[in-house]
Amino acid sequence: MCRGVPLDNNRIIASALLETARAYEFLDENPYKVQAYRKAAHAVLQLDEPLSGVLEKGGLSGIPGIGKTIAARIESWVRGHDFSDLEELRARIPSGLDELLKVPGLGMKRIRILHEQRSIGSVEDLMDAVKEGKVSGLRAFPAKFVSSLPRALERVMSYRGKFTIDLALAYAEEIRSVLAASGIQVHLAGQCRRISEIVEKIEFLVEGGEGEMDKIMGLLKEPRVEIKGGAYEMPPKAVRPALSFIFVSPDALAARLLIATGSAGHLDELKNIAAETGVEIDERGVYRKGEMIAARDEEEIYRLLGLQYLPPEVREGRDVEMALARSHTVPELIRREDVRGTIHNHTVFSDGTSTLEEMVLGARERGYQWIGISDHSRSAYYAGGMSQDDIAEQHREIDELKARYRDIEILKGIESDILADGSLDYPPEILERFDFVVASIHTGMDIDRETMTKRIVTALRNPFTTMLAHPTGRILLSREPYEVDMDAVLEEAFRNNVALELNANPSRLDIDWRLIEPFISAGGIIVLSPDAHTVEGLDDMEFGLKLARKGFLTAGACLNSFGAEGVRLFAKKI
DNA sequence: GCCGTTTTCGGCCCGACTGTTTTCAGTCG
Repeated sequence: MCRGVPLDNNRIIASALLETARAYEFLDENPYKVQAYRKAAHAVLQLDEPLSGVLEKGGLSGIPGIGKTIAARIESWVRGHDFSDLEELRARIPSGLDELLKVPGLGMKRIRILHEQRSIGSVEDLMDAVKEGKVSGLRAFPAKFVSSLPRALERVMSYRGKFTIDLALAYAEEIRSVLAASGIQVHLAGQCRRISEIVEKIEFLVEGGEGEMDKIMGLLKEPRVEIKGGAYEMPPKAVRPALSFIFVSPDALAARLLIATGSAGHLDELKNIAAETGVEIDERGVYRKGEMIAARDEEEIYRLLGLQYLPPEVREGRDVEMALARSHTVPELIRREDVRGTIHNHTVFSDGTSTLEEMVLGARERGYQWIGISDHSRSAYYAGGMSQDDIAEQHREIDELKARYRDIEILKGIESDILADGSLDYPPEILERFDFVVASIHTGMDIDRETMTKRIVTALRNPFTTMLAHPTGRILLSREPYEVDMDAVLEEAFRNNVALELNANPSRLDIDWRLIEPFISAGGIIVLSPDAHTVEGLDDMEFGLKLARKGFLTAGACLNSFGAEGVRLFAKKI
């Protein structure tokens, strides 16, 4: 697992701890031991320095959640590069365990039954067994569930080789820095540069000759390379997408970058426009009447075509981007400095792990003028939802903090579950105590489109609803969005002055960026939320911003650019 | 396996939902 490209150390160790937890769970070990490994993984991910550094400074004993046993294991992984204990565990579990766990409805117990009674150890095994009728009749496998399996299995297989943008970008940055340290300059292109929420390939342009490829393979310790369409490609692995390297001369860099970044649709459009203007763009450079034009950068190429510059993240080939570029009306997209505050954050009052004060200080450190606190409501038992007493206590604590920290505003909020009938799970006399109300669905997602649409529309019409969080419930590469008429949701949100969330958690990125531009064009307001459960979680805002830009979000249509008082007024529908 | 301590053991989140369970098992969040 640690061979190949050196991924960020802590990420590798956390993933090894999680793998250990899964293996112990499969092997039916003490569930609290399993939980301990999960907690330790979580603790490692929260560190703000590499484990090697922590070890240097005297060890892991101070980290809550890491005791003697796990500390010793981590030390042998980090210092000794010795993963033999994990490899022994791996040999005792089915090879396809991780993928099987991604199948909705398949938990560890069912997987164990499949393994013990039918020798099923992978998604392929299970597919074959279902087709041959070998799963029907097994204990804990009701007919309806079995009949849903083929589709679910196909979906899981379709996730192979795909990664969310956060992991892809982290990996790309690792590679870039490893290569840069040896004097090899690379430029990120393709899906990563375009900020696709799902990445199948990390593409680099490399300045220099193809002779560098041996050096790159040596540095990345990756022997397998195939040549496809002029690019050197390394196939995907469990921890990263496929990699691609294209070698390019300085003259052709701008044209190559343009070609390697835009979607096929965007490039087709550019070529059509180029043909109209007598310009030719290909891998060698930019030409007019056969004469090469030395385009310094992409801006110059767009200018040559009579277009306004389009930043990489919007080059998707949609009608809207080309119309804006042709008419030179591309708006100023939202930037980090436009974000004055962050809404929808959790604390230890529900399922967050940072205290109220830590979250407030975290927001202040990040330069925010205000922070909204919205812990889970009472029906969210699974997340330690707040009772009425909890709410009163939290409000007292917020008032104390407000008195102590004058340079940041704290907004009192709640993440209130949308119940089956579309009502929020507190009555008006409680909801009115908050500065804002986040409405969201956490249960009962498997209902038909019409019922779900009605349920959400009812919540949007509730006068206390300020924003709808994670509007489609999707978890990228894991859970499909629920069935819902998004046109109706957009329409109703706009009519009731409810902001739609772009959840900035890189596994959600929900609402889909494709819906942002039509929504704000109609006058709707988007809100970017990290949905932070820890102080570090606040940093997910970065991914919200990236995807918001992709959806043509402007500061004016984004609640985060409002001042605290503006947010209060928005919530009061004034 | 970790933690806390009334300190070396006992507790660690748990209710809703689904299916076919006639009293519960498994999954989910």
